[in-house]
Amino acid sequence: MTERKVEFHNRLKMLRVERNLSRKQLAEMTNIHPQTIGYIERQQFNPTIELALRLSKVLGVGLDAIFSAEEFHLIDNKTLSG
Amino acid sequence: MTERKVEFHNRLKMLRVERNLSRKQLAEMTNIHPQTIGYIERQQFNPTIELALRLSKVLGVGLDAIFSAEEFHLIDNKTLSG
DNA sequence: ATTAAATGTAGTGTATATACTACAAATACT
DNA sequence: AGTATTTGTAGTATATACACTACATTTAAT
Repeated sequence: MTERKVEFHNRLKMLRVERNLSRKQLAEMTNIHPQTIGYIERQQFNPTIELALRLSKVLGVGLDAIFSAEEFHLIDNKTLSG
Repeated sequence: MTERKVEFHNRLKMLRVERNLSRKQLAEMTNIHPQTIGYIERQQFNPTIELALRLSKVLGVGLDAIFSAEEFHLIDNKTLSG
């Protein structure tokens, strides 16, 4: 894969790690190739809605919890009460 | 464009019409080609997250309000109170 | 220290996302 | 009725989404 950068942000890695899933495991659950998941996590990839919906379903969160035009901020008290 | 069908749903047309926008206008606001918007509305297209985020921004709704794995149901009292 | 598991890098191949042009069909406006 | 606006259809061209293979590197477990 040639060098690429995407101009939006995602929380995929955080959501995956929080659920104690390896890429391989998440890949099997979603039928997405593990390398593809890796590219997304490294923000080198602009996935399609369909792929995103598969991730959303398995992770149990909405699309907007995974992808955002704005940068996700670190978790703090405000995050957890908001 | 060869015949294509996508296996998720979107509410783009409804959101656009509700805002009294033509495809051309929405196209200009988002920098998305009007034909591309047409393909999405006709569910013949699986757009990327980046495109989806541009739509989300100008329409003022989250990704999940536009795209869903499940079919969107018609608006009724329940919709409007929920 | 070895091994195993997880992740990163690189490259190939195919399908399709998206822009663009052009024209037809339908709707709305006078 | 005639014109303008909006939508649909069709076809071309380019970039990239995504799968897949293989190997290197890092991290975790014994």
